[in-house]
Amino acid sequence: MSWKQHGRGYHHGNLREALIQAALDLIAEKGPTGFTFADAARLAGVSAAAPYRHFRDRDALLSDVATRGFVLFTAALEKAWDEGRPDAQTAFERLGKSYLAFARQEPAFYSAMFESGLPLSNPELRDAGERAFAVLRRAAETLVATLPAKGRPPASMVSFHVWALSHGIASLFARGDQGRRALPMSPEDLLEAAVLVYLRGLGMPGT
Amino acid sequence: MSWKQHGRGYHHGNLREALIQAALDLIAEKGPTGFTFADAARLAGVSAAAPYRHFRDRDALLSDVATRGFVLFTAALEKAWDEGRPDAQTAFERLGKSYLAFARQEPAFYSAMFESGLPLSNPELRDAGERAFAVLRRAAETLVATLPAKGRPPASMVSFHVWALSHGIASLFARGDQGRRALPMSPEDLLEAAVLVYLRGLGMPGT
DNA sequence: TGTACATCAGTGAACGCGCGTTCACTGATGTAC
DNA sequence: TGTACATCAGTGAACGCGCGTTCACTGATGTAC
Repeated sequence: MSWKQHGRGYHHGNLREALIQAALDLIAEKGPTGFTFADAARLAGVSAAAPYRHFRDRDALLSDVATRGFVLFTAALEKAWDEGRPDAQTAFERLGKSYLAFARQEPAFYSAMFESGLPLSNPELRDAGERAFAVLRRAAETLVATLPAKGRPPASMVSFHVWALSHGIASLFARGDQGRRALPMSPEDLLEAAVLVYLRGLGMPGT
Repeated sequence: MSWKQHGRGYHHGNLREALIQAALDLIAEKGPTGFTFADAARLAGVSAAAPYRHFRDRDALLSDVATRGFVLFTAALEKAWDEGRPDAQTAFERLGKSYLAFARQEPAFYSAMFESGLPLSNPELRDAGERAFAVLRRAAETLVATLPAKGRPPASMVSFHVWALSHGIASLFARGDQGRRALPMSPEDLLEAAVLVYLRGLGMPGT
């Protein structure tokens, strides 16, 4: 079957992928609402009608991008969490850093995932998003379990807090585009400090 | 001078305001990137050329909306903070609630302010944004000053943390539109709990 | 108080443009025999 | 191995549409005298 793509005659060979890549480039440049179907076709070097062979419409393409983004995001978070090794707290810090790293390194995916205004009616997309959150959720559960049993906070609350904090820092300060605010320290350090204070507030030993 | 607007003959009487209101309605409906100049004119009941008497272009209108939003936001935050009465911590909690309340009650303003992708090159807009943040910043200073002098965290860091947390919760869970996530508790309660944990982590007495 | 005139804030027609979408088509590829 | 044929994945022309923007215009309002 081999990976053609050499020459590019009448048939593109891998247009679906090329359109997704084009969408990412355009989102990075103009934001998730600023890209058009025709734009993506142009960037992929193909006529304006060609994308219809692969996507029902613009939203279908955008949804696909967002879904893939969540899949990659999930993988990155899983890897960072590494099943809580060597200990829950260290792994948790790493998870937070990984969240920000993704937002910085993949601003186009991040925008498509969180700022595209896509309706959550697409179940595939919603599931992908929930799987990403589930990583954070499981990490919070493991972390909370290291606390003394009495007065232990609900893991779901902890995961929402950390998610909100990460997302807030990512979207205010760590986005790749020009909309971000100035900050007297790195977003990573800001998040790390916040999580440390927060964990101490939870009564986490050793913070 | 009186507040005409009765009858509405050839002259609208208050088109500038009407356009801003129209923009808000459209942003609430379609998001900050989904509204057009022509749309706003239509909603204000005026020809497509009329807005040009009042705004250079679409971005000028959007900037004006965002700037006004920040002014209102600043006022709301000032009022909630109430110069730290009766005590810093109570006032601080109120400030957080007020942040979320604004995001919920004025989703159109909030979007224009934080999600419109407006370049921060407009100095009037940037100043307005900074004035809003300054309220949070001053509150954090007052709050931090109630902590024991040694190991006192920098107020700027605290204000960034709380801002990020508030913004994260607002944009993930408390937005007025359909993009928000489901949550097993109210956004206000979620934020209150987070701030409490955070303050305890800072060593805040009485938390 | 009336009138002439300047100015302001609209109109509506027109234009170019790019997008989304459809359509009949055609070149390339895979496969049955 | 060759050939006929089905299918796939593109083309390019065409259409309607709405937006942004300009333009000469005109109705309404304010003001000087």
